[in-house]
Amino acid sequence: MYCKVVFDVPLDRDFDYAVPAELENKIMPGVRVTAPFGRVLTGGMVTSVSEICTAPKGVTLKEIASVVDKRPLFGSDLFPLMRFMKAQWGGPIGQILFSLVPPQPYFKLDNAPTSVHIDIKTPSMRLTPCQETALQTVRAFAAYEFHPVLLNGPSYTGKTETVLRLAGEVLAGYGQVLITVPDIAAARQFISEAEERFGADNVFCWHSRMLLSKKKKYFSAVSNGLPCVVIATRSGALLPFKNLRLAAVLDEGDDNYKQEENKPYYHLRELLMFRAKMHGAVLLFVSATPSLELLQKVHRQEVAQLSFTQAVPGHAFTPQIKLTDKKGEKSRFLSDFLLAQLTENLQRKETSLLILNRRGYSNAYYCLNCGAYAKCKKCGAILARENTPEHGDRLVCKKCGHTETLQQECPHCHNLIFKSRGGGTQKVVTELAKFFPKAHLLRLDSDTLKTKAGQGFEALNALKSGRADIIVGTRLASGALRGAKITLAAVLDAELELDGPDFRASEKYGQMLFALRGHLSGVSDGRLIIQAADKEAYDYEHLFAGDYNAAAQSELALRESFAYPPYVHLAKMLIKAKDADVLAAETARIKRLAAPLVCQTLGPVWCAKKTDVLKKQYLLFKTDEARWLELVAALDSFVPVKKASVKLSADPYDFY
DNA sequence: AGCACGCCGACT
DNA sequence: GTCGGCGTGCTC
Repeated sequence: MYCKVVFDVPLDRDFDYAVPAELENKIMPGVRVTAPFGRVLTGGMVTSVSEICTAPKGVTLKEIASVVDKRPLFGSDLFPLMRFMKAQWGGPIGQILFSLVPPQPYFKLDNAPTSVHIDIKTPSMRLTPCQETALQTVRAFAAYEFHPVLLNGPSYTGKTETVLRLAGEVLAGYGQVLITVPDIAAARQFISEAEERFGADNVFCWHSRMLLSKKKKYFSAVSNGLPCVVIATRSGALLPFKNLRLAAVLDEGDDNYKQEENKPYYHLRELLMFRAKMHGAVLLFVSATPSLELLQKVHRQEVAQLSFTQAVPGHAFTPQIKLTDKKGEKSRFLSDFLLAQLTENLQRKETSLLILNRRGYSNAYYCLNCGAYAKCKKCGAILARENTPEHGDRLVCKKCGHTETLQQECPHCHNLIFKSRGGGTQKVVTELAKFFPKAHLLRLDSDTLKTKAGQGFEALNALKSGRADIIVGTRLASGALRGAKITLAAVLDAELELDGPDFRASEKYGQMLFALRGHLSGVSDGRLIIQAADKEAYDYEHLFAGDYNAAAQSELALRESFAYPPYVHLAKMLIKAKDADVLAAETARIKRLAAPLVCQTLGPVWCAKKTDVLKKQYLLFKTDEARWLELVAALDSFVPVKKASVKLSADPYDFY
């Protein structure tokens, strides 16, 4: 007997092995084995078993050393899922497979508990007609074929309550539920609510940074088909569900749902469309600000839409929205209007949230007179100030690598007064402390959330309890608003990111503004202040009206006219080499390879990084639906020369 | 990814 | 003279 084995290495192929007689009845596709591989004994997974040897001639087969699992850890959808991920986003099958199944041979399944206790506590409240309709419609869909649904409507319309009720029904029927949230902070906020409702034993909180022992426990339970509600971040979509009946994606529009840092790359939305379909599960996308990609699926009737229009009782307020200059008489960061509002809020003992939109532009250079940013003359991106021993003080474009001197003329007022701004929550807090020495100030960003003792967690709690006067956060804070008790929110440097290289910047910015607006509509006298240097950089009209869908439609029209997603697919190839000639040659080869499959090629664009002997640039290909998978396959199988390396991102969210 | 082999620079 | 740098090649 022979079998093919895939190993936990970034190799895009399987290897043939002979199966010793005593292991023949234990070997089957999906079980893990150990086998001599290269010079070591290592863990792999059997992908197929055969009586005839199909190994290429000239190779001497080695034997499987041991079989690790009694039964496959993952269900029968393992290999279809692997192939789907491979086709959609590329990458070596070894890495894809072992992102679905733990590679450590000592990671074995726990036994399934013999009994489960399910006691669901549903809060008694009167449902709105929209909620009633949604419940009935989703139940009806569930009885027929796979039909994904978007639950769409502003904050406080009871979307989440609807999801929790449906989840309760599934759990009561001994089914499995997956509810995904954008990040760990959101998971933490959600978990206690879920535990109270479904019982702590039936709720699993899953994210990538958890203890292996917990991972093992939850992975086993899910694989054993135990009834449960899994509250998870993106990676929860890769769990080995046996009996998935319902999957819900909360805050669908959040860009955390795209994995692009580590392989395998995937987008949760597309992945769950595939998995829920295979399992025949109900799939719900829940958002006040859904992505344009999803809205287009709704438009094409691939996803149904249920609109939530009625606010739950006590939360139907219209917040005031005010656009101000960012230049203040008294402060570098805070307009006089904002300062006055903060003072008022402090007197009322209410909590304010300030959002600093800094996204890698901590050293932007801006006009002291009107607040405009120095921009790259080549590509229009915001320039960063950089002071290095070799080149001295200068401005660098992080998008195209172009450099300029500090002598900049303001594009608006034509003065020569630009000033460096080392923005950041810390500086804002320092500034605030001068004005409000007695106020309780907290920072909420990825830095302060890194350590358990950091004030980030205190800030998260304070958002809910109101036990802080002013919280200064980054974009991350706008995603942790569930249950927040704030009456004033301000965006400090509004349009800063709109000029970046990311064509989705405007969509993301809009989503953040609508999220803030939505949460302020839950309190009386909520106020949203937007400090903008360039009030024309974003169309605020729909925000004032509170109509996200209108904002999305005008954004979609722009995307269509400029031929950007969701109207085309994008493939990014990042090419690295030390030698400029090698880089140019490889770039040209990739261009030639892709040419027959694309409708437009953008770039190559240089990636500027200060301390790098390496040369990096990327190419962007645009193509239509028909040639998309073919293009991914072609770029994925591109083998660079020894001195170069490439990285493919299918439908990328990161641009640099 | 690991791991080994191999060919050049600065040390006992 | 050799220890060790990492470039290159291979894994059934």
